[in-house]
Amino acid sequence: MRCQDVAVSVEPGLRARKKQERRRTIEAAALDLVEEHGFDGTTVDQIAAAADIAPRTFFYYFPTKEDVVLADYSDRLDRILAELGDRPETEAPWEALEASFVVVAADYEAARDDLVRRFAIINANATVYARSLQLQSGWEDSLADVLGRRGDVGDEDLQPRLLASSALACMRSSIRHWVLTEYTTPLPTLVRRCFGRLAQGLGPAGPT
Amino acid sequence: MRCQDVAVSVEPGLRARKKQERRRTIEAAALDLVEEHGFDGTTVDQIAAAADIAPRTFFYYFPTKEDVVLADYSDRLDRILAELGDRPETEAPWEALEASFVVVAADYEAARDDLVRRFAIINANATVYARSLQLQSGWEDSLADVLGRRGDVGDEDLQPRLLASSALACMRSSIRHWVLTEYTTPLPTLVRRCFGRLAQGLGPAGPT
DNA sequence: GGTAAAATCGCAGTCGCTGCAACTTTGCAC
DNA sequence: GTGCAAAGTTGCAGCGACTGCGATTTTACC
Repeated sequence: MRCQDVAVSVEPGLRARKKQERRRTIEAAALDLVEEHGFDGTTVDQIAAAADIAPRTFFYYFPTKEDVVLADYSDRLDRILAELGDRPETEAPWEALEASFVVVAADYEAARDDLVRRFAIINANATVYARSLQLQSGWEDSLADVLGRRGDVGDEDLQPRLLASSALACMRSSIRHWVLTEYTTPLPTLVRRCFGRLAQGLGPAGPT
Repeated sequence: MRCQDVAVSVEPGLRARKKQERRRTIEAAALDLVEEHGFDGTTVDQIAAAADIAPRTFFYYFPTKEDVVLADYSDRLDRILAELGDRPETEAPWEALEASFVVVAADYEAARDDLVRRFAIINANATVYARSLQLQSGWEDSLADVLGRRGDVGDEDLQPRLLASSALACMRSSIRHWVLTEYTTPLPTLVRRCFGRLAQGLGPAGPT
């Protein structure tokens, strides 16, 4: 009878759900405020007030003010890693990376409005931008780690690192272009194009 | 008779030289303190005291505490851009990038001790690391800009961006490997290797 | 119903950083 | 050398992010 009483306290537990919920409340409140008054023009106290929590509690949920507008980043990393984990071991590493990132790019395309909103905030403030780069650097670590575990490593560390770093370079360049050109070309297409160029080689034979 | 009186107040002017000097004093003091007590364990007041200036004056020289340990970054960017500017226009962009970065890598190799010292500080503190990534992102902007001005652009922005981003990925991966392997392989060699791999292509034919 | 853990919160304090305004030094023209 | 404007130096007062601590409340589970 346990799994039926309220059909609520099952999977993640009521406690965890409440926490998740509050986290989202804080995030939403922060996003709204920052969008209106800018990142520097918004204080943690204001966010806390808008989210109906004590200022002190904010830091129980987010380590820094920057992190509240980058709350989606950890989910994104999970997504990438999951996708990469699903690729067959036999596949060449760069193929696997491309396939994974193309799928993720489709996600991005689907969540466009939300993303654009966040990009605007990130690009408008230097410290937020810096923090986002730091988080992406963590992605690179994770990617390099996964790639290193596969059979196809070259030098103990150089190759996976280079692959991971290049893949993220593709993703970043694509996203930037995507935003700059007002989404005329679908993001997955751009990602495929970038990965293709690096697959072909950037040597003299390459550029267009 | 002007250019001879003291042979000092000529090129950059006495004023500018004094400023440069003091800047270096502050930097040196900061580096020592941070090395001993850690970045978080060192306050701006302490740095100011060690450099014999008022705390307020510190912020006349450096916008943030992070920047004092990253003071060498702007010189490095200048170096890269100068090197890239010296490459012939006829050269393929990736070739030009490789040649430039190999030269810069030689600089790095020569200044190894100082660099390693800074790397240790940067890697030991999250916010310093974040700031360093942000500065490198500025390098990418500059590089992409220079590449975009050359004749060999593909898409209005995508291609130069991808090239710049990839070049920096090579540099970063090389440096990391260089440090991790205790400098057994010369940095220029590693850089050449990374650039070569991207030139050849990361496709299935590629990886070692 | 009791208990341990998790979550909320207030308080006091540190530190990075800023705007402002005063004061000193320097470079340069006359 | 005198004078003047610009550049550099400093103190002060204040804001806001963030932390450690400890108290209090809420939740999960037996």
